[in-house]
Amino acid sequence: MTLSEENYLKTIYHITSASGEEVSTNAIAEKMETKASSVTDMLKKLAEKELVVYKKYQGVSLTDEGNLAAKMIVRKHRLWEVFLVNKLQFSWDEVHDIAEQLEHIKSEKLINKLDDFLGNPTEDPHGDPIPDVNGKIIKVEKLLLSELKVNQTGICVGVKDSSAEFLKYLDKNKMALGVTITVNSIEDFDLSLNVKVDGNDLLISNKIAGNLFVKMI
Amino acid sequence: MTLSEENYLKTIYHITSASGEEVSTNAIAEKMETKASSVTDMLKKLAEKELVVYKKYQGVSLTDEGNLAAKMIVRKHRLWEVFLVNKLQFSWDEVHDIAEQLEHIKSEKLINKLDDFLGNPTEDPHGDPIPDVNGKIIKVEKLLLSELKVNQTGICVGVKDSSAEFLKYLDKNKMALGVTITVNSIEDFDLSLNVKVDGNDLLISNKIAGNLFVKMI
DNA sequence: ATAAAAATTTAGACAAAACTAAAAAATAAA
DNA sequence: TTTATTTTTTAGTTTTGTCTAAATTTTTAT
Repeated sequence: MTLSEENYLKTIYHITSASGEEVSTNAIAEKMETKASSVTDMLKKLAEKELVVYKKYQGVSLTDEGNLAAKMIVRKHRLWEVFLVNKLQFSWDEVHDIAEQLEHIKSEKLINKLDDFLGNPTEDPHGDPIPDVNGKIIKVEKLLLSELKVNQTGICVGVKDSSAEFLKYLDKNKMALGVTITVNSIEDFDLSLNVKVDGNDLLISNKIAGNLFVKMI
Repeated sequence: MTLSEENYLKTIYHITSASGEEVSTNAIAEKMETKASSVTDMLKKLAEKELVVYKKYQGVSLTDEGNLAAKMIVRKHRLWEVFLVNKLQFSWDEVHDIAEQLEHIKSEKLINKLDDFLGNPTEDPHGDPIPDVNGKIIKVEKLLLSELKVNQTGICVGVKDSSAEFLKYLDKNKMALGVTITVNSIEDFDLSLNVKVDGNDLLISNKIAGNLFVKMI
């Protein structure tokens, strides 16, 4: 499988696992910052290899084989992110681009040894689940901080947006995976939240709250 | 720099650092298992980028910039090999192909953090020197086991041929970096050697001895 | 229901990196 | 020194993945 094919599969996987439906050509083109015509070409190629089900003008979805292949790429990406953060002391906002390269290294043995070396983690530094060697994913019950009601408390278990900008904002405000967040109040006007993060009061926008996953306690 | 460009630079580096002279088109083609015409194309491209000095029909050599670039690739290759062997418990005959992929990952920060994580090693698992962040290489005084005379003793510090076959042969015969080797006798007929390896007698061919580096003590 | 707009595909072109076959230059041999 | 051989380069293709522009299909709006 070529680098380009892997990137397409991964993109289709990420879009479908969010929505569940068929993915449109344009959705793929937008996410990959490429042209729709290029996407069409690649979809034909992937369909030929039976990695996706593709019908002209109807969108695309992954076959079982394509789904597993995509999961293996995601597995590699997330394991390498754990390596970068836990072993090489990168911060969580620096690892995405490097993992984007490392995820294409081809060696079953390497990734399984890396998995063991890291202690078989089930989540990456952003709280996203790491598929195991068979593609199995442990789903953690979680909801968005913006879904909490006043006086409810949760533990931060992940981020929806894992862009460097958002992650740096969180660092700056002492938010990280594992912190305890309580909703003190919600402003009617803009739905901004007054929260307590590990004991300290903080005012955050609804947009911020909509990108933080918490587990209720 | 593309993957292909990096591979050409590395090959030119390896050939020149052995011989010192200009490298011929054919020599590159042979080492890379490609056609001479492909090499010519690439040499023009590398010359255009001032990474090599290339004159038609006259062979090629690296510019200072090309030499440094090549060393950085070698640095990455060897550091990743150390990682694979020391941290992931790969054996020394398994790491070459994986390092061949990892050496192309682009991130200064990654490789320098990896260097620190590994304790700034100066040699890879085969005894080859690892260029530092500036490209500086620590040369170790070493000679081939086949150059030793009867009754001389050395410590094994490297291999010339690092193919999996040779390395497995060494494993099988309990030879590894660090073992002490004494030449008991040399057979006139075929120049095979009767040696003592960490106390045990062993008969090895001249070809084997010609691929083992030792440091005299 | 038909026209307008948006999405998608097709057709044709391009760049990178490889190849084959033929031409040209350099080297070796007679 | 001329011929033969080897090495190297050139010219022309191929494949992969991309692009633009035009054509087609689907969706939306009137």
